[in-house]
Amino acid sequence: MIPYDYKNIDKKWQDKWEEAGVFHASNDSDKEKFFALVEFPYPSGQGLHVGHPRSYTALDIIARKRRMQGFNVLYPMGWDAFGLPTENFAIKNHIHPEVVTKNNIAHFKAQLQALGFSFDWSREINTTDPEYYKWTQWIFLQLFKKGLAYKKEMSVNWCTSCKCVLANEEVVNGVCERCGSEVVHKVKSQWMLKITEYAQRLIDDLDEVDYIERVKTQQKNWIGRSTGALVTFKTNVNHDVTVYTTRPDTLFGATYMVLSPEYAQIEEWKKEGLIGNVAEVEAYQAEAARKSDFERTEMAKDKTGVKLDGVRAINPVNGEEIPVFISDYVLVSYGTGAVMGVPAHDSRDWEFAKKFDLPIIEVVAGGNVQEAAFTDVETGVMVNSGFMTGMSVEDAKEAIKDYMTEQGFGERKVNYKLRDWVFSRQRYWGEPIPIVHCEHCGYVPVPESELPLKLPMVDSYEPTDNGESPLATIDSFVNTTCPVCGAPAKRETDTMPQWAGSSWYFLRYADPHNSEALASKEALNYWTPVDWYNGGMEHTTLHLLYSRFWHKFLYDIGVVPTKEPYARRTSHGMILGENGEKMSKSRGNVVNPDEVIEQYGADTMRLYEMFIGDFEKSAPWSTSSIKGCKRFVDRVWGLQDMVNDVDGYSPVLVKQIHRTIKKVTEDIEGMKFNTAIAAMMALLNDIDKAGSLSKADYMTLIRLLSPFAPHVTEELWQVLGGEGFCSVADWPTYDEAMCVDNEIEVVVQVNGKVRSRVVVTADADKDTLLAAAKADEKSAAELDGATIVKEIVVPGKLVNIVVRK
RNA sequence: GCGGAUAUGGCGGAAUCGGCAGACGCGCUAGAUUCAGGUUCUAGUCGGGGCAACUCGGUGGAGGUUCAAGUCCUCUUAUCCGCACCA
Repeated sequence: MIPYDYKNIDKKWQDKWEEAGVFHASNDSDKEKFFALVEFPYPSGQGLHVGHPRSYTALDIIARKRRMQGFNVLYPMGWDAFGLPTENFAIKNHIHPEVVTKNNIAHFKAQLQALGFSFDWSREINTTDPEYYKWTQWIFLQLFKKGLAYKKEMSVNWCTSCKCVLANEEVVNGVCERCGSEVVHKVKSQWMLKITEYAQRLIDDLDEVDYIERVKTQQKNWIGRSTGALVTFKTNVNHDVTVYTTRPDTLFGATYMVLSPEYAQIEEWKKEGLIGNVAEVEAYQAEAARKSDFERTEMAKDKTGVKLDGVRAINPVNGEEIPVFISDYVLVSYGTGAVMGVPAHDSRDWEFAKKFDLPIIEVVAGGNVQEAAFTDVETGVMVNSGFMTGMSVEDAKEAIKDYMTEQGFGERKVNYKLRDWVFSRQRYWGEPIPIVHCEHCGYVPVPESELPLKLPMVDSYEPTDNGESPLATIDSFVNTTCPVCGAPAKRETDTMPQWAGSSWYFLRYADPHNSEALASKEALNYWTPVDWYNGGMEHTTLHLLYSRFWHKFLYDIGVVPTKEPYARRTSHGMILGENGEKMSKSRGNVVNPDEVIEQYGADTMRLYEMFIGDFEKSAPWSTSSIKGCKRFVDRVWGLQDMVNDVDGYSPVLVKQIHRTIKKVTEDIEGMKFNTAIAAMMALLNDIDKAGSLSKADYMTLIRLLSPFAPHVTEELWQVLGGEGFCSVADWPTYDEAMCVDNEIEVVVQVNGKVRSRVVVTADADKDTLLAAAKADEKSAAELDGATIVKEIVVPGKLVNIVVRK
């Protein structure tokens, strides 16, 4: 036996697979298709993180197993390469982002290839490739044409020192991450996408897909459907204020009203001189504007606010005049930007009322509202509520909605927390938004024939100091003519967010080189939906929701054949540093995958990534634990010296082999990779005990192990004279009858405590079991002189005899 | 504050349905192999008691349901993740 030389073996088979195109998917095959997908990486300058291979290895194992089971498998990879870090690196080092991206991709690709993933590299995609983003732009134009893209004044984070727009991520504790200066809100006209139009469908269609439950829950909570009512309050100043509430039943308990500091009518009131304390109000508004969203939503903080002197609202059910406040806990972006304050039955309102000494009127009995807000809607009974008094909360909700509709001061309303998607970025390294602004024709789409609208290659892509995109300084890009009227016009200079390219990338894999369409109808019909998509929980509410939204839109306009993009979604846990904390450069606990591969080889790295723990949970890296996986690979290699000349499976191992096939086959489907590996280790221990194994035993173990450790098994397959590539050899099958024992050990309990064990035939019935249990010496001793109260017999498991002594 | 999770030996974890807690691996201990270190092999390894057979206790904490609870229910504590105070 020659020694196990993983360095040569890894490289040898990676080359051979590529040469033979073993993992190339066919768009024209009689086999059943299987589309496995992992989130394509952002090729950062740091290179691959040991977290990346966890997801990639997991789906590689599934993809490889499916190939061995005879499926036509598509397992693709690409690069989500637009984005901030590359741009910032480029600016700092004076290297063009395109060059940075190219280098980073080359590094990433080499690292991925060193792990032997069965990606179909002939379908590699890159979101920054004009041939790719042509179609990202095309989708945007379709959204625009259907009225789903629109412009809106939105606030952006503005660093007062860098004089540029910051991403939320760049704002740390209210100051600029880079320079530490104050960050303020600045209003800018931005492109928005109407994802809210799809809110209900994004909830409803979750019933049709197989996502792990916490992903569904998180998406539903993020979309946040609530049913309530719009209630209009007249005011003493002749402008009605409409509030949204989910508790219209508590209307009689409304003792004040709160507007968001940005509430538009306030400006009118100020102009009209209706507000007595303008200076105080403006100071508060300015303070609120300075606060980052993070600060404003800091929950532990004290309630703050300012009363609008001179403005009072009139409660429509009882005609009471109530004071009107502004406070930053009310957000202009949710509901109507105005709420009614019911301190007795909402804890935030209660705190606010205590602080400003406002009356607390109980309208639902069941608590002590002077001590705390009573918010239980299940048991409460209405009091002090006119015609609703005596009703349950549930009935009152309906009664008041009917009443307000009848009286014309309110209506039923379904609301969503979900907000429209801000689609503009004042940045260089993104897809240009293909819109021209013409003074005569307004916003006009760039003709589809002119796509891709390429990002101009320039030397300077630094942020401008007026908050415009760097593209705004490039006259040759900005100045154009209107596609409709031909008059001089200006191009949109904002670019798209990184999320754009990743919202449809999986479709491109079906037909990556198509220049006529984002992918051909045939290819999409064949490959979509994605059968299995694995990714991180951190993408649950942004990427996953955005791509579902785009997919539904593409379905609506007849581009894709399915309502949902992904049939199944699973999620992996994070790999933490050895100290149990998140891996990061600043913590100094980053593990470099290159070093692991260098020291142990790709197969050991892959095995360890899967053996590290429960796939769905986070797990700390352990350098010493990797050794266990290396030993396992070494021992499998060493079996070469133990091969006997038995024909077929060895009689002493045959049951164990069938059981292991079953276990590994099932565990891979359940993503229980750690226990699948444990089962193979246990089989190896049995083989060691047996002292020798047959070639058939060996070749079955190798095929089971192949998806996990493809290189060493491919080499062993060749050594043992297997036909073709092990990577596409037939997946072993098992015989259920061979997985069960003829005789089993059954536990005998007395009063729930294990007292003995008896060996019986596997199919022994209850009476036989009970008789055997009672006949057993040890249990008989326990039963001696006691009264049997109850006898429980679970065939195949145990006998429990309950006695009284 | 809201939402979502998690808690099992020294460590990572295992335990279809409520049915033998601790599979598998790391580490550790002892022994063998080796010039030595590493490697490899053998045995042991949840805690208390016992030479042992065995026995008592044990899955963050407190209750409960059950013949039987890591698993179900109620309360509670700690930790992690997300967040847009969602009215």
